[in-house]
Amino acid sequence: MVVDQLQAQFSDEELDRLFQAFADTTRRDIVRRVTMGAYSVSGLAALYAMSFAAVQKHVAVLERASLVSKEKRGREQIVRANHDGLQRARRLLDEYEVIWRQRADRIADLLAETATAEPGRTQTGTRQTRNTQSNKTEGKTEG
Amino acid sequence: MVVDQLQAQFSDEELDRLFQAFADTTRRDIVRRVTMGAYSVSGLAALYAMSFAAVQKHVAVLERASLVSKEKRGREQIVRANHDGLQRARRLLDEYEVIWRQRADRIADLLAETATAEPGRTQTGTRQTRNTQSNKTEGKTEG
DNA sequence: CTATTCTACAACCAAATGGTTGTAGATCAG
DNA sequence: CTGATCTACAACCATTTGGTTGTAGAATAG
Repeated sequence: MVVDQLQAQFSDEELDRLFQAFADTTRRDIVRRVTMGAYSVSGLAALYAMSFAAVQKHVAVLERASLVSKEKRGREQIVRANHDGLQRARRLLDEYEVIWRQRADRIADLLAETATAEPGRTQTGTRQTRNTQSNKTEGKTEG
Repeated sequence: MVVDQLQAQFSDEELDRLFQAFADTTRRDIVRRVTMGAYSVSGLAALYAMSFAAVQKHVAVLERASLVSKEKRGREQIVRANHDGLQRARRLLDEYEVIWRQRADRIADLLAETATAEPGRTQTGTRQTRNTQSNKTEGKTEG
C-alpha cells in the first residue's frame, strides 16, 4: 500500500512543524541565510524590521522543526542550519512526485488499453457499486 | 547574488500559501489521495472524522495554494491534483540544497587551504570590522 | 413535483500565530 | 565594579486557523 510507503519515516507532527516553519517569509530568509553561514540571534535580528524577541521566536520555530540548531558561544547563541530537516521535506515531496509519475504512467496505459473498448467517461459518482479493493475508496471518482 | 537566484520564480505570498497548505496532516492526506485519483468534495469528506464544511475549507486552502483544482461535474465538484504547486515547492527546497552543497564544498576548500596557515577559529562576533561585500552581512559569524 | 444529495457560505468559537513591550540573568569591555 | 550587550521569557494583543452548526441553492433520483 502506498500510504505506508509514504510518510513512513516522518511523523505527522514532525511534518506539520516542518512545513509550518517554511510557511513564513522571514523564516525562509533565516534558513537561507544560515544555510550560507552561521549567525548569532542578535545578528539575525539586526537584519529584519522587527523586534529581537520576534526573531528569537522565529528561530525557536525553526529549531523545533529541526531546520536549525543553536550553540552557545560565550554570551552569544550561534544559529546554524540543520540539513536534516531540509532533506526530510524534500524527500516527502519527492515521494508525492513518484506517486504522481506512477499515476501518469498508469493513466497513459489505461488510455492506450481502453481507447477502443470504452469510449465513454468513467463513473464520477461518490458511491461506487464495485469496490474491488479492500481499501477505502469511497468518493473516489477516477483512477 | 544568490538571493536573486533563489526565489526568483516564486512570490513570498505564494510560498507562504504553498507551505502553509502542506502544514496540516489532513491536507497532506488530501493531496496524496487526489494525486492518486480524483475525488468529489463529499467523497473526500467521507474519509475524515470531521464535518463536510471543514474538509471543504481544507480543499479551499489547497486550491488557493495551487496544489489542487476543482471542476464542476453535475452537482459534484471534482478535486484533482495540480502538479505545478508540488513541483514549485520541490524546486525551492532543491535550491536550498544547492546552496547548502555549494557551501559545504566551499568550507571543504577553505579547510584544505587554511589548514596550516590559520589554526584558530574565525571571528564569531556580531560586528565585523571588514565588510568586504556591499551586501548586508551584519551579524554573520562564519563563512 | 418532492425528497435527497452536493455544494457554498455565513456566523461563531477556541487555540495558535506573529507581533509587541518589559523584566531579568549572563557574559563581556573598560 | 559598572555599563553595555546578548539572550530568555513572560504577558499581552490582534489576526489567522481549524473546527463547528446552520441556512440556502442547485442538481439528481424517484
